[in-house]
Amino acid sequence: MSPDAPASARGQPTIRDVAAAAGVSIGTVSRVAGGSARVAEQTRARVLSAMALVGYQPNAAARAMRTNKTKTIGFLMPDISNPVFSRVAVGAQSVLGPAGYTLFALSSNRSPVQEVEYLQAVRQRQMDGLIVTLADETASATTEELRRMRVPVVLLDRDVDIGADVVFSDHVIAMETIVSHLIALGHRRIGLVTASEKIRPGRERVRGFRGALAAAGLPVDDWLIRAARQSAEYGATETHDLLTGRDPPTAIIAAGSDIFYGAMKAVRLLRRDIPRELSFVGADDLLLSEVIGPPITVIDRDMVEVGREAGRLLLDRLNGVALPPRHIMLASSVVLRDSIAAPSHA
Amino acid sequence: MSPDAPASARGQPTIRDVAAAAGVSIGTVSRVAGGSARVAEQTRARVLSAMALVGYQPNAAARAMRTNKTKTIGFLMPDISNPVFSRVAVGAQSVLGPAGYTLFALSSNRSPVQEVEYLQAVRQRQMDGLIVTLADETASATTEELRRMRVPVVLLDRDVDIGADVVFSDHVIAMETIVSHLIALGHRRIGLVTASEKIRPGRERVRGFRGALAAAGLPVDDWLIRAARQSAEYGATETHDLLTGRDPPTAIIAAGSDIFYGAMKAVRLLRRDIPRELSFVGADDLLLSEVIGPPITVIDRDMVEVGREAGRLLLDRLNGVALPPRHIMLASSVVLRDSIAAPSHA
DNA sequence: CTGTTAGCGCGTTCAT
DNA sequence: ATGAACGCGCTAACAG
Repeated sequence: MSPDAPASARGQPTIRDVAAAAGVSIGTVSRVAGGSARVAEQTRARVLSAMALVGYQPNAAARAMRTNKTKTIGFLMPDISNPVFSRVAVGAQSVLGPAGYTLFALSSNRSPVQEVEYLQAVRQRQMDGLIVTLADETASATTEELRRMRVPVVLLDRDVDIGADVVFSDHVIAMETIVSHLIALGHRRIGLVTASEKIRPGRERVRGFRGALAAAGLPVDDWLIRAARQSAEYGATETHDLLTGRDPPTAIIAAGSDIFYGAMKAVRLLRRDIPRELSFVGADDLLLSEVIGPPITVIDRDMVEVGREAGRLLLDRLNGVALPPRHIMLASSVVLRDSIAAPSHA
Repeated sequence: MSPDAPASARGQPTIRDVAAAAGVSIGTVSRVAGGSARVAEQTRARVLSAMALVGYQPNAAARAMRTNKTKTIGFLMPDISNPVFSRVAVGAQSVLGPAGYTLFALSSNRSPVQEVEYLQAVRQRQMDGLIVTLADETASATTEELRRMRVPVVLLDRDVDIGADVVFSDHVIAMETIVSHLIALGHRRIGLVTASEKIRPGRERVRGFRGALAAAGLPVDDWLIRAARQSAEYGATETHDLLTGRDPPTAIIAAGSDIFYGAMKAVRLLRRDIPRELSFVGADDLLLSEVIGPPITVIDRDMVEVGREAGRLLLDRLNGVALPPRHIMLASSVVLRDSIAAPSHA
C-alpha cells in the first residue's frame, strides 16, 4: 500500500512521478507547482494530492537552471559567533524571508582566503544577492571577486568602491561625543583600543577620537591609540599595556565587543576601581554593560536594524530598482552609565 | 582587449565560453574542471588560463543536476545570534570545510514554522547533509519533515527518534555536581531557572537538580524550579519572582546563557550582594562570568567541539560509513568562582 | 485549459 | 587524448 513512488535521483520523487500519479502531463504539474497559469480546479486538486502522496519537493537545481533564479541570498560575515555580526542576519532574514528568499549565513572566520572561497561559492550557486561584511578592506583578491559578482551586493560599513549599496554605521559622532564628555570631566589622557584601521570602523573611530581631542585643543599622544586587531586577547594586552605604562591614561575606550571583553578582564586583573581610578567606556554589547558592576558606559548600535536596512536595499535591487548606489547611515548611541567620572588625582 | 566572454545566462561564463576561448571542446574543459581524467599537460594549461581569463566558475545547479551532489551542508539552529549555537557552526565548518563541503547556517528564530520551511529548503536544494538543533522536540511537523530527509542528519542534544547520529551534552552530572556543592555549603533552598522541559537540556538539568536533592535527602519544592523558556526576559522575571517570594532561595542556578544574563540583571536591580546574600551560578557564557564582579561560578560547555564532533559524524556518513546510529556524549565543566558561599543567615 | 517540446550547464558515456 | 551527444528535472513557449 506504499505510495510506490519511482523516485529518480537521490530517491526524491520528480515532477514525472507526480504527473504519472495524477494522470496528467508534466507541464500541468509544473503549472500547479509554480502556481503560475490557470489550471482547472479539479485537475489542480488531483495534482496537489498526488504531490502529497509521493512527498514531492521541487528540485531547486533544476529550477535554478531554467530560471536563473535561486531565491537565495548569501550573508558573508567575519565571525558568526560574534552577535554583532549574527544579529545582522536576524534583521536581514526578517525582511528577506517574507519576500520569498532564503538567507544562508556564511562565516569567513576573518580569513581572506575563506572569504574568497565563499564568494566563489555564492557565484557558483547563483545566489540572487549578497550581503557582506568584509574582514579586511585591503585584500584585493576579495574585492576583485566581489566585482565579479553579477548580482546585487550590499556592503556593510566598509569603504570598497564596487558601486554597491552600503549601510554605514556612524562611529565618528559617537566617538566625538564620548571623548568630549570625558574631556569635560577633566580627563586629559584617554586611551583608545579598537579595530584595525584597515577597516572603516577602526579608521572612523580613530578619526573621531583625534577630532575630539583637536577640537578641545589637546595634543594627541599616539601611544594612547591602539588600533590593530579585534579580539578579546588584543583588548586585554593593549589595555594592560596602557594601564601599566609610565604615563597611563585616566580613561579607556574599548571600542569593539571583543575588545570590550578583553579590556574589562585586564582591568579586573589589575584591580583598577571603576570609575574611581579609571573611567571606562565599552561598545557593542549592551547586555554585558548592564550586568557588570558598575554598569558600563557604552557606544551601541542596533545591528538588527542594520540587517533590516541591508535587506531592504537588496530587495529593491532584486525588484529591479536601478538607482545609483545608495548609502545609508545609521546612528550609534552613547549610553551613559556609572563607569565614568572625573579623574581622581585631578 | 577585454576577455570578451559571451557569458550566457546571468552574465556568468559557462563551460562553453571557456572551451571556445581555449580552442577545445567542452568535454575537455569539464575534465580539467573536475580534475578527473588525464588531460595533456599543454591542453590543461591552455584551459586553465582560459578559465582565469573569462572568470569561469562552474555552475553548481548544473553540476548538482548531473551528480546529485551539492557539496553543501545545512546547519539549522534556533537562534544564530546566540553564541552557544553559532559556535557550533564554527566547529562544524572547521572539519567540513577542509573536506570540500560548504556549510550554510540557517536560523529558525525558534519558530517551528520556520524550521519546517528551512528543512524543506534543505531538501529542495539537495544538500548532502544536515546538522540540526531543534527549537522544540515536540513539534511533530518538524520531526516528520526530518524523517523525510534522504541524507545523513546529525542531531544536537535532542531526543528525537529518527535514527540519526546525535551529539549530546551532559547536563545531569554537571548539575548534580554544582547542586551537591551548594548543599555542602549549607544551602537548603536552591532555585533553578532553565529552558523548557520540552527540550532535552531543560529536562536533563531538572533531572540532575532533583537527583542531587534526593541524594542529599532534601525535599523538592517545585516552586523553586522554573523551566519554561529561554530568554533574558524569562531569566529576569523568574529570578525576580524567586527572590521576592515568601520563602526565597539562598542560591540560584541560571542554567542557560540568555537566562544567565536576565537573572544577573534581576539580581542587580534587587541589589542582592553576591555571594553574601545570594549564591549564584550561571551557564554557557565564560566571558561574561569572568568580567562580572565578583567572577561567577558557571556550568560551561565547549560548543565548538560539539560542532567538530557533529562534523566528524556527518563526514563519516558522507563517506559511506553504515554503522547503526552513534551517540556521542560531551562533558560539561563546572568552573568554581567567587559567586558561591555558605548562606549568610545559616 | 492542457499536452508537447526545447533547452538551461554540466558530467559522462562512446567514438574516434 | 579529445570531441560529440545525451539527459539530469524543470519552466516556458507553443500547439491544440
